[in-house]
Amino acid sequence: MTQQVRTRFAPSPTGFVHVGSIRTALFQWLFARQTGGVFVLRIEDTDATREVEGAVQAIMDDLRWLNLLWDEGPDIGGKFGPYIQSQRLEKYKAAAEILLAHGAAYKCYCSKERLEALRAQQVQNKLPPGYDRCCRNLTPEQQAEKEKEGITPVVRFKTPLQGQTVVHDIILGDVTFNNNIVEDLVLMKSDGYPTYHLANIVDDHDMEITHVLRGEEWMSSTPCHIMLHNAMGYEVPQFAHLPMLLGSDHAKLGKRHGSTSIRQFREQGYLPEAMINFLALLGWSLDDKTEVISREDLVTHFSLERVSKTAAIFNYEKLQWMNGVYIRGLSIDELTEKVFPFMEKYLPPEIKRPLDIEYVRQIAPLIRERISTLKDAADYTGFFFLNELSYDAAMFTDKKMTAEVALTALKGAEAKLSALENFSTDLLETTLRHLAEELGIKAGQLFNPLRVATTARDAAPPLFETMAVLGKERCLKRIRAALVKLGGN
RNA sequence: GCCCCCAUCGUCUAGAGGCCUAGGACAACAGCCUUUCACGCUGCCAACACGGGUUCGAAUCCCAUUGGGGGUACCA
Repeated sequence: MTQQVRTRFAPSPTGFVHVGSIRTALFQWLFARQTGGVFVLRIEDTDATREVEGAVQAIMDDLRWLNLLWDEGPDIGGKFGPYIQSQRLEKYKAAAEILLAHGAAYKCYCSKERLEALRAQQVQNKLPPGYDRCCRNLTPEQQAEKEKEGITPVVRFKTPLQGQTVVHDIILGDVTFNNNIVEDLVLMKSDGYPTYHLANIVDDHDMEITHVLRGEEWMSSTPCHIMLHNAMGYEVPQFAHLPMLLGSDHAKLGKRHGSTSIRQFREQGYLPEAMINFLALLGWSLDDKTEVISREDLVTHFSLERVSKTAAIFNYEKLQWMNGVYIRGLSIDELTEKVFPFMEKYLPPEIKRPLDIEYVRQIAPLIRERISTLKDAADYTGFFFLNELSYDAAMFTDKKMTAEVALTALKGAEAKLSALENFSTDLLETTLRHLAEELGIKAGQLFNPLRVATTARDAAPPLFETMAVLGKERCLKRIRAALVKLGGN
């Protein structure tokens, strides 16, 4: 019987989660779900200096928002807890002791100053930078002496000097490293915390992680991790290194490329479903044509075999398109509910809050196919709420439109519309089309000034539907204001 | 510098020796639809980095080259 797959997402609480990390989490989650396995959330807070207050909560919030739920984790526990590394310090200490006792690790008393000087010298002499293993073979007497000086040592791994280590990577294939290029990495820092290298192998073993999926930036330290597993007598998990996510200039995706934290996308009004779909396609594909794919289909079809080896550039435009696809797939009620908080937040401040949600519901169908993020809704709908529209009278005129024609059109409209009892879309359309005929002008010559008068924009949702939502009173008031603006009294 | 990885349209990718005159999507461009915008639809531009092999046959396999990326911390 093959054992159940167990994957883990192991972020550091150093701020909001990067989309690249989320892509990794997604693949870990998909792989676990696809195989009927377990997805573990573990917090790697072994660097106290980089810790950010509230970050653990933020990580969990974002994962929940994406519906990437974990089966074991800091909040819900599990049989291998605790799931926060700072609460597992004794385990790492014990592991370090074992390695020390077996002669697989040693105490190093070198000061930071010495290490820095050493590195500087190596760089200057164009030598490969790295620790010179100065403390690797200290005698007990020498050690006692250092201890007497009051130096708190770090624990370093006594890396095998000979031989090779082969990483059997599910995505990359077999990758061979010469052991002599692997450094004597620090396992325990002088502050009593383990480094990532130690903590991660101890926990992966304790938590029975079967598959380590992580970004390709970890490839170089993988031989060391394998050696550590071996030194501890642990079974080595399977590795799969995911291709990197890059920015438009082919450098590691960073702030200058645009939004990078998942939270930023959320705040701009991207839907979690769209993010999942988009991220899944960064490094994985179903076939030669599938672009829009549901979470369910992702779970049933995901496989590590179809993960690409090539780094992918994060294409913001495609994400935007895809978000639009998902927005258009929303029902009016769903869209209303989702768009409401964004409108509350981003509509001009002079608009009275709270907004009338029923009014928003009427507006929703008019913007559904015009917005690509929820935040866009606020840009499109201000005129629905404003009491006074402000715009330039020049908007009424262009190459084929004079102020006179605009004036005639609006005067005619004012007369016709004030007689109308019912402001339905259909009635508005027939009435206004007739009016254009009567006035002897083209439909556009009537509709365009009306659009400007009622919305203060030259690009807006369909005119009749817009006017129907605005209602008779608002429309007439705005048309009259436009007449004044045009100097027609 | 050293170690490791990668290499198909601008971008995401399909392609696991003949189905490839290289497919799809985003973007761009040109149209259609249309009261504007958008949606939708149609069309169009556009790639196997380079050089050697292997083979009857190579985008697919091998080797160099070049290019790009990652690592090289008491960070993860």
